[in-house]
Amino acid sequence: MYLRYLEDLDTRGQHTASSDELAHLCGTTPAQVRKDLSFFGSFGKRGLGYPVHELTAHLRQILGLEREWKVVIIGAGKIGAALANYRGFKQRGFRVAGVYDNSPEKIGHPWGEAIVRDIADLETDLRGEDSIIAVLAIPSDDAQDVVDRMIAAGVRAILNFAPAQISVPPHVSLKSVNMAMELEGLSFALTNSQINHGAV
Amino acid sequence: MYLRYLEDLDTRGQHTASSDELAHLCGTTPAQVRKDLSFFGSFGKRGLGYPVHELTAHLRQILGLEREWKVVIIGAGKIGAALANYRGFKQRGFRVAGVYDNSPEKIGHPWGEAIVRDIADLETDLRGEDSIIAVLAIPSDDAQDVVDRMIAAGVRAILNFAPAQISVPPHVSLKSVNMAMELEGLSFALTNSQINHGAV
DNA sequence: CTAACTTTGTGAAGAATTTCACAAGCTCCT
DNA sequence: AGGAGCTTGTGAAATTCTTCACAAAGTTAG
Repeated sequence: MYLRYLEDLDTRGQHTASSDELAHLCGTTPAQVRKDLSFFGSFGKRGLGYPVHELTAHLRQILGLEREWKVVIIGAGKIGAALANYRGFKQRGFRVAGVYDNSPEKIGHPWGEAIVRDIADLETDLRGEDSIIAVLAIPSDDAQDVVDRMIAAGVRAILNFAPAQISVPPHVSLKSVNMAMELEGLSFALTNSQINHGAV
Repeated sequence: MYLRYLEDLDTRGQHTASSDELAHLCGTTPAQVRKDLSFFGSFGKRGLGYPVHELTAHLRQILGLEREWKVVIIGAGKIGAALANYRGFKQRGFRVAGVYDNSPEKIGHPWGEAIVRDIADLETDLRGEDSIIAVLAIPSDDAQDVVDRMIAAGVRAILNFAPAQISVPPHVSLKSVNMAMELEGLSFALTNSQINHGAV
């Protein structure tokens, strides 16, 4: 989050930013900002604040964003299409390197700028690659199966959009985005705020 | 998360589940499960565990899922399309009640099963409704503007997919899903995987 | 150069969360 | 019916996270 706002400030030509300013932007406290950043090093200058451009570079390095990551999208459906066209990926250095599916109707057909490949090809396609992040956008039923195959093919980072609980071995990183669960969180917040604020 | 697994167990016909079993499913500890659930009440039976079906019902009530929530999708683009067709919503009781956009090229045209409406119509369309959750799937630049208009129209819960920081008054609930940030989290995990392994 | 301001970095205090550990309660078997 | 065996619910301890507060270090103005 700090990186996002620092990049904003950088493109606007601002040279320094205080913990107070960053805290305000990120919705946290100055002390929190200083503690967070100090975990990774001492980047600021007393009396002045943090050097925006340098700190941006530091954070990019800490996050491993100096290299270009390749993203393979698994699942040539609606969600896959939305993701493949998501500008934010390219903007932030994630290159969509391929789209895979297991449906014979889709395999081999053009899809956006790419051609849909067979999931079975993953292993040979990825051999030797080590900057791969897989984005899983397939129905829940197949999710664990496909994950197992991806891991066998060498994938070590997965962003999962299927509303299923996936289990992975410890050397694989998994993040899940579960939209229904997010909505349920809102439902809870709304249900309880109506108690607190009274009916409208 | 407990609800998800309890529903699974329920459909499989399992009558009771111990905190130990739930903890294993959810990737936490038995003590955590008991503390979490005890916050809302005393649902378990000593010596036996938690009654799956009843606890499911309790949690649905706690989360406010007894009523049907209407979801309006703001932004008739790729992400909006993916969300409108996302099966998980309907499966879990969230009904997509309308699609809105501010682009004259899209307003009035059919889009899936619905017809795209003008964001300006939100206020009249939502008058009297109080079970509305808005899903924001528009470019970042317009996001805060549109949010302000939605709030003026009475929306009190927003799920934001735009990679922008949105601010809302305290009586409005906001959840943001930022896909690029998720990928950056994976990048960090992979880069530091010598030190730190595992799912997040 | 000095004095008045800023702002960081960080121990220490304070809060919040998680884990421990065990009495109490329930089931099941004999 | 009674005891053995589980499992919950929960105070207390331990741990983790956040905030406070201030010395140290830098900046700016005159």
